[in-house]
Amino acid sequence: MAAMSAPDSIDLARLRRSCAKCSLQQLCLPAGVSARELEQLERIVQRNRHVGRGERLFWPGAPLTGVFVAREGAFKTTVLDESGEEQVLGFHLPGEVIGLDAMGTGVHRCEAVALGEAQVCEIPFDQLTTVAAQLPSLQQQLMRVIGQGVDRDQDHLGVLVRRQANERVALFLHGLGERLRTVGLSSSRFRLPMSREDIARYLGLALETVSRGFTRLQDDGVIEVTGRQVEVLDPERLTRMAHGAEEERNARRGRA
Amino acid sequence: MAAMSAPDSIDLARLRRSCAKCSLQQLCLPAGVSARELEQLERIVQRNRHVGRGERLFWPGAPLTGVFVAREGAFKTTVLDESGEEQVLGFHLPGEVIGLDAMGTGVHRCEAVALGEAQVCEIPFDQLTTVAAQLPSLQQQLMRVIGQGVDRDQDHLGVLVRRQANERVALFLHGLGERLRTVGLSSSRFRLPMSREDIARYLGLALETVSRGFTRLQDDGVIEVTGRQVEVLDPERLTRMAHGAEEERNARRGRA
DNA sequence: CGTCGATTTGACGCTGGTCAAACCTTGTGG
DNA sequence: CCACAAGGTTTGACCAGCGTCAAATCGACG
Repeated sequence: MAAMSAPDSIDLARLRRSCAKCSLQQLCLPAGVSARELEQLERIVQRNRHVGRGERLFWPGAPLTGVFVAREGAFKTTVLDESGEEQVLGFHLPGEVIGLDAMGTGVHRCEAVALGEAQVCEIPFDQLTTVAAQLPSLQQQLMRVIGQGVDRDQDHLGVLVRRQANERVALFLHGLGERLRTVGLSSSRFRLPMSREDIARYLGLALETVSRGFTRLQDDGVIEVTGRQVEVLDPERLTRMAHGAEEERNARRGRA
Repeated sequence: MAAMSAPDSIDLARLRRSCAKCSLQQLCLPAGVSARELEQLERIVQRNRHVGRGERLFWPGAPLTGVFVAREGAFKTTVLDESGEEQVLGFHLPGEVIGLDAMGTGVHRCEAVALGEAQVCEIPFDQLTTVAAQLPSLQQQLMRVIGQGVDRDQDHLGVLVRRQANERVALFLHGLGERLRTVGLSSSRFRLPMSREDIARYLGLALETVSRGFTRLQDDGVIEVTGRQVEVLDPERLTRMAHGAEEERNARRGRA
């Protein structure tokens, strides 16, 4: 597919583990960037750094050094509100960019924590902008990635404004499944990387309410849950519930 | 209505009404951009287009043609959820950029509506990126503006996760005041550009709950409301309530 | 001055937050 | 390999905050 070009000296071993060979390539920053340009990008990427469970990539007040891409494992980004409660802003799966929250001020306002053992690639931000300024397609891709982040935030908003707790839970599971699929994992059988508490803090609900939501979905035969292991039995119904077709679950009262 | 662009010759009269002379300059895209570079930016800006009450700048599905900056008046951006309910994503005051939601896909996902008579400047997006690629400081400023938009979305999230309805209302009023101040208006005496319903759909509450929140704040002597006219009597108390110091309002129950 | 929409106020019931306790899962050490 | 401990998760009971329906009042604009 991509023609190989051999400009200067290329370390073959390194290339093998490179962005060009990365299974996430089409989801990650390099998507749509030509092979020639990709090489420039590769020079500044620090690949596959290991991150232990609970380890932080950055924290509030830390200066923006670089953007991270989850390579393996999952992350959450959180802020502490003034009463000291943790609020979960988002979850980040492989291929998703983390750290752009500092673009506005140059300083991070949230913290990013690994939910389990994970690996990330890091791209120094100043170098990224420098390189991007010279490579239109990378520039454009950078914009796209930023835009996707905004889209995700807005989806999150959409979930929070939706009042019914069970709808939020259904929407969360559905959305997670969709995202897992794009990473090449099963969307119908997976292990949640985050705790009920994390989910609750993401959905703006009490932990117990999330748990009850899961139980309810199970009782209705839509999913099967054992702790963090989830199996989606009726994907269609889950989709419908996530998209607001509530009357299907039980015709309790009509809605406009 | 749309002025013909004459890129080569520079009209002095036009310059007078230019970004360089604009009172919003320091809040808008040109902030931090040098005079020389500003001139380049000016060539592509279409300034001071009038927008009538209820008129839309763009709508879901419309291709990204340009970014808008509110010059005068206020806007709201909204999406329709699958049950046809309007959800308010944000309000936009003078100096704030509108339309970057389409960066991810090139297509707008929300619509932007003028809340009253308004004026906007428009910058064709492709030309903006072209020019920005050549002007590092503009490039950086663009990033900053985008980042600020993300920050605002996250603040919005912060409001929605906060469960107490009255806290949301207080936070909303406080935040609006702060933003009005940065535009050079009074933060203690203003007229709301949006309806209670818009506020409700922004805060994820019922319209009546918002109204009751206002009434409650008034009964407590924090503000004075008459329709859309608001006067903040006790800014400190409002700030404290917005920041979660709820026990001050009435010591009903202790909170952790 | 009248009409229409926006806002306020009231009454009522359900959803979901809170407190509490039981249960299950995972990891550790014997 | 099993026992124990420590979180994580589920379930139950209770009730208050807020959504819903309804009606009155207010304010803006013709």
